Amino acid sequence: MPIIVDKAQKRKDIALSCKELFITHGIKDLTISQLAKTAGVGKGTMYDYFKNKEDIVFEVINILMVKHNLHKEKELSDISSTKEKIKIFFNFFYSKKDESLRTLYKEFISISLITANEEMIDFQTTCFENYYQWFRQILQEGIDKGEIIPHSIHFAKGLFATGEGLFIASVATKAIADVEKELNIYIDTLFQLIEVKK
Amino acid sequence: MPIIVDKAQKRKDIALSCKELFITHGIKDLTISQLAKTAGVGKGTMYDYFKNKEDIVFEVINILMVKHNLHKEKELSDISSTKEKIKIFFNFFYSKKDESLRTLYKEFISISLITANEEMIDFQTTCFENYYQWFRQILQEGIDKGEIIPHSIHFAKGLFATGEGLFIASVATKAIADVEKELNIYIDTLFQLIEVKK
DNA sequence: TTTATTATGACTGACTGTCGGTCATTTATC
DNA sequence: GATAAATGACCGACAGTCAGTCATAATAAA
Repeated sequence: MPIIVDKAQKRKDIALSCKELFITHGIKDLTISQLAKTAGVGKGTMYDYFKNKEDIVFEVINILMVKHNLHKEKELSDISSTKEKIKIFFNFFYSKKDESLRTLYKEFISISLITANEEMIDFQTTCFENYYQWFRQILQEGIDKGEIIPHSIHFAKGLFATGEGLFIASVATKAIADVEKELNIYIDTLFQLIEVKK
Repeated sequence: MPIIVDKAQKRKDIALSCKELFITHGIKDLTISQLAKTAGVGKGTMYDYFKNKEDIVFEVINILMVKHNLHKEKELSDISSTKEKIKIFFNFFYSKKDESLRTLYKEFISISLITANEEMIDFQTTCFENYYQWFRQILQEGIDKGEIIPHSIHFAKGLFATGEGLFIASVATKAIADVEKELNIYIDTLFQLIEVKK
């Protein structure tokens, strides 16, 4: 009998070996043949593990997001101030270290908007839900600790979207040069209103 | 002398005759040949007026945005309350009547994120700047009229991005079912904090 | 225990159809 | 006949397929 490969693992291996290529060049400029060559497999093999080019990006994002979440969790556990936590939470949208992940994320959003593949939408939904619940929890904890007013919880979804909106606007236009600055202005201004005075 | 056609006008005519096709099918599913046939011109002619498929969408969006702006201006002139104005301003992201424009806008954002064409980025930047200044002006007027606190102006850019962020999230995920509801919650909550009590 | 047989998953790259984009030619007008 | 406009045949590139090869291990025969 033949060797049975771990399909899921090989999918990950191939995807990861293409990671750099996706970051340096855009999806649009890459061909399946190039990617296959990079991964060291035949073109046909690519189609045994991925539906198409977009699906490869999907896998890369999937892997990197899991890693990113673990890291963010650790990063947040060191902070106690709610305001600071929110800022840390949003730093994905501008921090130097997440630059390449952002590049991929940008492309993934673009794919999601056009291809409308069920599986990818589900992934995006799950991502959104997870991060949103996480973000909401930070606010709730701030409320419970008496740092911010109870009403703040109603900002959860919208405020969460603000980060995403600023990010999209910054990559699609030149109108927002400094996402970090804009986010900080917004959060600082908001906190002047929702912070409980001691 | 031969016929001299109004290049700019013909570009608009061709683009507009493709409008419906772009709304019903996505860009991805359409070929230049199809679009040329729809516009009643040869395939080569398309390339006399457009750089590529994306450029056609660009022209359609351009035309529709100008029309949309005029309409929005009229819509806003009837309203005096700042809160109401902001809500009207944002209704592009959920109103039934702008549905098809949103479909195109969504695709255009997707294109902008991937192709990074200089001209399109400039258009997006101009759009963003215009709408943002418009939005900012609404806030400033509210401040001048004593409806909302002066600090509110710092929310301009971020709040503007909130609308965009909720929209993107709603089309890329199933996590936001009702953009109108979410926006209203956000604006109402914010106004409880920034509204000047009489 | 060794060797031969065989079943099957893994893998491949030549091939095909499609489509974006070009250009030589034709058409229309003055 | 000069020039602008329009065209569709043509080309190259690429996504995706598929017929065929290979490697392995379970089993059978010696």
